[in-house]
Amino acid sequence: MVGSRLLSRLPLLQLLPRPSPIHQFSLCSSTLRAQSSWHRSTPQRATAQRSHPPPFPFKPFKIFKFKMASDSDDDMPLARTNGRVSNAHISKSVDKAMDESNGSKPAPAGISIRNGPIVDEMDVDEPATNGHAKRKSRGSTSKPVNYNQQGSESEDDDIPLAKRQRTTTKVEESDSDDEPLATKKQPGKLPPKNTAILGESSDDDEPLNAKLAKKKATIEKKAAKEAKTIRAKDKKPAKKVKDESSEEDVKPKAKRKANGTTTAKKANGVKKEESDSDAPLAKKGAAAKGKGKAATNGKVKVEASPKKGAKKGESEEAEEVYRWWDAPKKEDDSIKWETLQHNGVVFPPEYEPLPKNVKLLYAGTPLTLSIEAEEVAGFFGAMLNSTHNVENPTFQKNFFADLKEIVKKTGGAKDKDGNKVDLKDFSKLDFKPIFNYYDAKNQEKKARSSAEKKADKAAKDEMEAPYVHCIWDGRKEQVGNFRVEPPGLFRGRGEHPKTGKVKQRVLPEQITINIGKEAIPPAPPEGHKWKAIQHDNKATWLVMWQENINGAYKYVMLAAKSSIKGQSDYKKFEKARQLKEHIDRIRKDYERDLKAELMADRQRATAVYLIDKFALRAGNEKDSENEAETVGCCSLKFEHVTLKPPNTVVFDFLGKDSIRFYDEVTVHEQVFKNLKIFKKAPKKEGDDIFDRLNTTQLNKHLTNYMPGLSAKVFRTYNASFTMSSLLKELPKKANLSMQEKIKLYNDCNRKVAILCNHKRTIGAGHEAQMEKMTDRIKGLRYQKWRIKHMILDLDPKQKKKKGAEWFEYEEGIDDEWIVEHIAFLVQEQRTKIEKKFAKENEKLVADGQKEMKAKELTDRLKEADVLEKKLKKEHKSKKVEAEGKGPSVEKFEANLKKLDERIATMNLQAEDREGNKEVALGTSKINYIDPRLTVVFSKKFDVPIEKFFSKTLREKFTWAIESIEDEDDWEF
DNA sequence: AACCCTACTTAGCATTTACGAA
DNA sequence: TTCGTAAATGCTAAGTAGGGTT
Repeated sequence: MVGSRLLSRLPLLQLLPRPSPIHQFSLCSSTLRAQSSWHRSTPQRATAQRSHPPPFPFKPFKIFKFKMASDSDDDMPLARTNGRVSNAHISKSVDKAMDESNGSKPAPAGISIRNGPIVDEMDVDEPATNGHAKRKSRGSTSKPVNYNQQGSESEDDDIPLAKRQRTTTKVEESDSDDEPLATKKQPGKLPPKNTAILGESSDDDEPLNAKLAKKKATIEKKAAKEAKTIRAKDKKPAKKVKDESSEEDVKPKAKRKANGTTTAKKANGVKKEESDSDAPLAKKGAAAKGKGKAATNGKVKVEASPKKGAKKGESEEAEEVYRWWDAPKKEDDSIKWETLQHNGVVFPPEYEPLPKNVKLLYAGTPLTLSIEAEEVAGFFGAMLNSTHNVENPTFQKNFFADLKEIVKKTGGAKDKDGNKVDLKDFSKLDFKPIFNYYDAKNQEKKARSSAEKKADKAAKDEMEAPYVHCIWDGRKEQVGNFRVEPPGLFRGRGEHPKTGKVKQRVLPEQITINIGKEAIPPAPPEGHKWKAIQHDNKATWLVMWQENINGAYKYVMLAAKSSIKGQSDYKKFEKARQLKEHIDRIRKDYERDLKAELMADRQRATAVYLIDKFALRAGNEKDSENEAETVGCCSLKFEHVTLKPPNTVVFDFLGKDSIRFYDEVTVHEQVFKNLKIFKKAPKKEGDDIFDRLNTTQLNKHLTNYMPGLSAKVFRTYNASFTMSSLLKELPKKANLSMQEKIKLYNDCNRKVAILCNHKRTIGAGHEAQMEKMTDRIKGLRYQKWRIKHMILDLDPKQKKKKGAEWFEYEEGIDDEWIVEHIAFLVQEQRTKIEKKFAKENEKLVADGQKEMKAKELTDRLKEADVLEKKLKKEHKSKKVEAEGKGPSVEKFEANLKKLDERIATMNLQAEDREGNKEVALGTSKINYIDPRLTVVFSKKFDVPIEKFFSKTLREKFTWAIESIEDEDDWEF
């Protein structure tokens, strides 16, 4: 039993044979990412010839579209019309049946045991597959679909099938047969099972679960209580929401929208409108005089504030900040500005052709390409060290297709004699010369003297100065991303079907400018014109264009520290706080609706439960043909959820950015039962779990409780509320060191990050660094041992007093290690002496004196020999002679104390590092944790805010830092 | 409801800069 | 000072969400 449990915890890959040489995969599970295989493969650089891409994936199979009149069950609407669906109603008998099949008593609900125990119970609903095994189908984008299978599906007349287009992309990995299972299975980052992330001991499963459950329950109860108090205080009785039908009395958004004059048409019409955009231009020029600030040449005059002269603290003093948090609230916040002027965007530099001797090779032949084709080749060549892109077959396929196209369109590829070269085989291309060229260029750039670098930077800053700021309602505000994205290769994440395609250079003709009517619009580059100029003051963007890969919109907006972003940040957190007033009612309702007879209601309730408890994202529909297949709550599929009786649920799917979400949780019994129903046959892999729910419906339901409430608010709410609770719980111990306080805060932060599944790749050197740290700690323990024995040397009676045990080795060190350590110390000493010697000699020479003789060095090195002898002797005899002048037991005890302190801080650091290795704290700090919580903590614990917020973060959160100034009792 | 369009937030990784140990 | 690492910042992809249209 114990054995099998242990076994089940072992990462699968360790049990599998080594991969074939062609695909050597890193076996470090933690570094494996969503994208399978090709990246992180071999340590050698992938030259084009070497990294034979397997034959390209097949064209995706299109799944036939089926049109069905309506749900076979009844006429209830379906949220999702693809795949197999559930019945619209849940009959008593089905409900009952699910009850009966439910085995033993359930564990406490609503908790994650992501790192805890793994119940070795088989799945209820599936053949014995574990998360990894299932990953296979998932990992290769989707289940292996074939026409036969489809055919059999279509025969199943009772099941309504796709009304909406549903396509499945199948990326076959040609050599998949050779590939060991493990390499493909690994979809993303997975926290190691045995790391106690929550800082609690994980060696003892039951109590941990119980503890966590209790904690969570307490937090929730607290939330409910708070909600009640707030409502009582406010005395504005929150509206009762029973179901969708009552929604008429609450019309939050629509109303607000209605009273603003609509410029929506204008915004929508960007495309159609292009033609008339030039005419108004002239008029505007005349109108621009209104605001005196516009300079003649259309540039906004902004003192570039190079802070050369006023280097001191008051350099910023001229820029008085707009303290919007002190200003009265705006009545209509759909109007974002009254006047707006800016200078548009900075375009990336034009392409610089390669020198004549640097060429792309095809089967060894240098190719002459058009400048356009050469540029595209250069995109690839420049990123050769990004193996994770460059070795990805999809990336190669997409890139090669685009390269061939541009080559063909621009006159073909020629050899040195002008003969046409047909590019047939990607693997025959060699980008090495191009790579080397760019690499050398980079080195050169890096090698510039610091003065040179400074000068270059200054020149660049000056060039960009006009774009850094805009004038928003007469105030100077910083612009965020004023640089147009340069052309390159699209780096889609995960198994993005379009990754590697050429991202084209953006032309002014594609760019729309949004600017005040009163302002002079920036002039397009010589010989060009803008796509359009508009004056939509309900939009916050200054410049917009559409990218060619996905047709995605790219916006130039203000920086995070700007008032407008600050305000919306503030609003976001206020909205999350507002949720506190409604959360108990929402929870009560969904608990009730978990048993709803209507499938749609039951699914919705279940989804809200998951979103609330496990911080899942909403899970909008995605276009499976053109995007990586990732999911959120509403888009969870059959294979992403595994059920283990009595009430354990395993989530395993790729979420945003193709980051793996893996969590093993216990849920409310009814939730477990519901999931079972939602997965009931004939549903199978590939089918939606929530087939009668989508995010629109979900959010519409949530809005009933509170205007503006949507699924994502729960993430903010739960993150901030959790942080708040955790910080409150912190021990009120007095004399904590600064380090310890910071650690406490970071621990809370980390829990929130784990809740939100914020991950990062483990740094390459992590393992080595951890080792170094533990070694240093051991070194300190060794020193402790020595000092203790010095005490013994001075006063042998101490042996009785302290007890013999006190004089033994501390944890982690033993004879063997000490021998090593002594060697290390001696070597260290030697190096030190040598270095010092060399340095002194250098100085002597510089002063015109002659060097010391080598003999001097040998003499000095004897010191190290002496040390070695001494330490070895100590180690052998277990006796240490007291060191230092005027040695005393007291002094040594003081030393020990100091060592203990150092050990403690180092331990903290090491723990911190280990805990952080694959959790990214930043994202939650930037986006989810109400900054005011941090400010309050900083004040309460008397730790400067700088310890928590970097400069940019302090600027972004100025509103929080300033507005909490005199409110120590602020609560989320 | 399905679908498309738009605009905004959230996210991880890449690159740059700051910083601390040698 | 120099070097190497870690933190900070920059970049842009990938989400959410809501409105409009059909």
